[in-house]
Amino acid sequence: MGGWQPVRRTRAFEDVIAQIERRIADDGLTVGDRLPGERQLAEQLRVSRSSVREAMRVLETLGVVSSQVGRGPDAGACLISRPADALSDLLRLHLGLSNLSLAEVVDARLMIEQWSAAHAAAQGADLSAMTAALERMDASTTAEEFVEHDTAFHVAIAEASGNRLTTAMMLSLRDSLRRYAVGAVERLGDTSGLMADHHRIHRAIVAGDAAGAAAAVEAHLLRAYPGISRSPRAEEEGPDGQHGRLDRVG
Amino acid sequence: MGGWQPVRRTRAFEDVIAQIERRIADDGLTVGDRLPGERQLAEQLRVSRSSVREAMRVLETLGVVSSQVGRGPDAGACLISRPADALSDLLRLHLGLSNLSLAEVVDARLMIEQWSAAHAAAQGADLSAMTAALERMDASTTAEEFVEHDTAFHVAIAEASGNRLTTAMMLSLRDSLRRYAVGAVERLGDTSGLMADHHRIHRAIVAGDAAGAAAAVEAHLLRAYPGISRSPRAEEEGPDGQHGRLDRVG
DNA sequence: ACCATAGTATGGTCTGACCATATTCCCTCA
DNA sequence: TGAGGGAATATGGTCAGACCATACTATGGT
Repeated sequence: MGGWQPVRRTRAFEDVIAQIERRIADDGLTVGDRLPGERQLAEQLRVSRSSVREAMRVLETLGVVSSQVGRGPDAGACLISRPADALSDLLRLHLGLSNLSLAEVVDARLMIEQWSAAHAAAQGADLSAMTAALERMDASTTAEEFVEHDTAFHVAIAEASGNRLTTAMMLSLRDSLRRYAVGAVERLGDTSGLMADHHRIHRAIVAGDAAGAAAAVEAHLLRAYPGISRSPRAEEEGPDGQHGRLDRVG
Repeated sequence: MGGWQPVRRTRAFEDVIAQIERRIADDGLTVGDRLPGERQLAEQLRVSRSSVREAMRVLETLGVVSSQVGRGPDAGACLISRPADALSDLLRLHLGLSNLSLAEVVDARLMIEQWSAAHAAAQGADLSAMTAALERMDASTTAEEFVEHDTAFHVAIAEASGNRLTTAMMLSLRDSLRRYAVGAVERLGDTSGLMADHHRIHRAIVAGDAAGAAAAVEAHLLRAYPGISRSPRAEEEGPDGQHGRLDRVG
């Protein structure tokens, strides 16, 4: 007698999520639309308010709903779309669990940033945000301040690529690496090398030189995180394809 | 009278998460370790069990804890690390909200897959999983079956890159695109072109040809998703850097 | 017309109970 | 002595009901 299937009870809050997701798909709900109140939802779905609340916590964690207390048109649960927040939490926790190494995160950042810079160069996007961030970086006095505008510069590159998914990934990767970035800047002491990299990246993007932008990004990250692997696409630099690991992280 | 700060009460479940995260960092908790029971945790943290449960739902959503009912050494909450599951939920929901386009997801997949293939080629990883998936694809009879082994092939490429973060991204991207992949295979009817691409990718990786592997991946995705943008790194193909969009998605 | 107050709907929190599940313990019986 | 089977128990899952803080809304008095 085959055909057995694991019991796999679906929990109440999972049903709630599934039904909300189904209404998003069927009714075409989108960002800005509001969900019924927790009590009303509980009654309609025949579950307890606790289960509705657990579903809300999940959806909030995934960056698709936001809840406001009080009363009025702005109160209650509202559909949003903030994938970067969820990604940041994800990376932070898995880094803390030591199940992702800093080298893997930096490698991923290099991948995304090269791709973004190349795309931004190839399609001539709006570069005012990048330029403004460059100027603010020059005027910075502390490492924290520098890193803040440095982040803005690199995020501007990601946004210039026109892809919201890779931009969200970039945002959350930067967020996870912020503490290391500050340490790296303080360790270097002098930011002139980093700024030279930035201007080289900026020039390449302005000139529409995709390959040059990618190369500049790689040189920049290599300076900020010495010991990290190179992109194997740059095969002219040699056959050494060893997957490098950070030798200094603090 | 300045110095006011927004009230921003932190909710109870957020405190619970913060304290669990702090214990992960301080006590060096890692995958496989167990958390106290919900009742015990509630008592220790002086919050209600509901708040502890909401925190658990969040951590479960982020792929860092897993709960088992019953009694014994396997019961209770256990630390895990499954970022891919969380990423899949994230992509699925944000795609449903129409706040991410299919083109953005496919672009991101092209980025990760080119990077993975290039890395895999450059560092000569274990290729048995890729080879096995290729053989199974050849033996497939239905589109679903083909896509299943096709996924295994592409995930094997990601794993061969040696980066768990990009592998998790690849897994979740494939998961989100599964329905479209099946449709694309059925639309094409003939899978010989796709298989030729696969063998070309495989040959390039085996030969350690990073640039060739990246080019083969791009050609493959271009065939599977016609109308998607090319990588601007391939500048020898022409100055057209237009960010292409899918013209057929069903 | 304006402002203060009561009303009310919202999410946030807590308590306590009960259920289903799965292990552990221990007693009974062969 | 061993094995089988039920009771005890600890776990997460669910529910009901209450109370609080918040923030808008309606009402009434000035």
